[in-house]
Amino acid sequence: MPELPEITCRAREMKKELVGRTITAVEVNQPKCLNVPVETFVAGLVGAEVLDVTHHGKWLISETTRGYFLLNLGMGGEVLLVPREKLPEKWRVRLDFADGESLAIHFWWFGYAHYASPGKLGEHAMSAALGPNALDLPLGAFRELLAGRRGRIKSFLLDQKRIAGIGNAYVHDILFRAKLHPLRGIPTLSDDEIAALRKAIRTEFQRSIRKGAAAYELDLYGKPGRFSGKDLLVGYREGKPCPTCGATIEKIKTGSTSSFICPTCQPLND
DNA sequence: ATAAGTGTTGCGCA
DNA sequence: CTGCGCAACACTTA
Repeated sequence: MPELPEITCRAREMKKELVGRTITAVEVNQPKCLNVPVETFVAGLVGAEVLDVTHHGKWLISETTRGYFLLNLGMGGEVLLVPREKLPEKWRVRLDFADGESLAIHFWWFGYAHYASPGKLGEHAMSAALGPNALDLPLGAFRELLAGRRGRIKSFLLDQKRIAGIGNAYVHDILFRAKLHPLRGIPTLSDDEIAALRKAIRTEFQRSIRKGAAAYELDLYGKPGRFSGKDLLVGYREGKPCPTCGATIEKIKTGSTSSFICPTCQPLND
């Protein structure tokens, strides 16, 4: 589950390594993950020099002299920079560089590798529709986003059109840190709770980024991150004691996803 | 071994 | 507007 911490780290690594390199060949193993025909994708990127790598929410965005290369790893995957003769067994898309190294991209489910023409990033519907990055929100702007919303707080946090980067793995600990039940209605949140929620997002994500993000994902060089299960407070810890009060952590159904909560620290008292 | 569960996203429908 | 179920189809766990 690459979420904002993983994508932030990956974008940093890619920027450091790829800016200035020229793409000499592009191979696609799974055309269905593209947004354009394979020929368009390949013709668009071959000969391109990488100018910058950024991210918006869970999208990795590489700007090149010939257009944009956009990547969404879906429910998990790797972006590996390797010598051409040391390619991993599996990859769905591969970019070859002039210096003999390749970027081998593999995602095991629901990923996207997209292309947008120069200056046309705004026409890429999936990334253009995203809300602001979750770590790029002053408190006032965060309050503005929540003002007038009527849904439940977890649905809001996972809605990339509202706020970009939070997924169902980190959201458990974010809500726990803010002492909020996932099903709390947005209109019931106090000013203090909203401030605590924003702080929880920052604390949680910054801790993970500082450790190189999730241990179940690999970095550009094939090394796992150092943010592991031991760093989780309540997420995926069903039946274990709450680190704050000792109550038993519960797994509950919240819509179509599951949530892990401490029933004492995160009461639902709408 | 077979099947259910799962980190994402967009869509259609109530 | 919001919730919810579904579909995309790979891999792990029960």
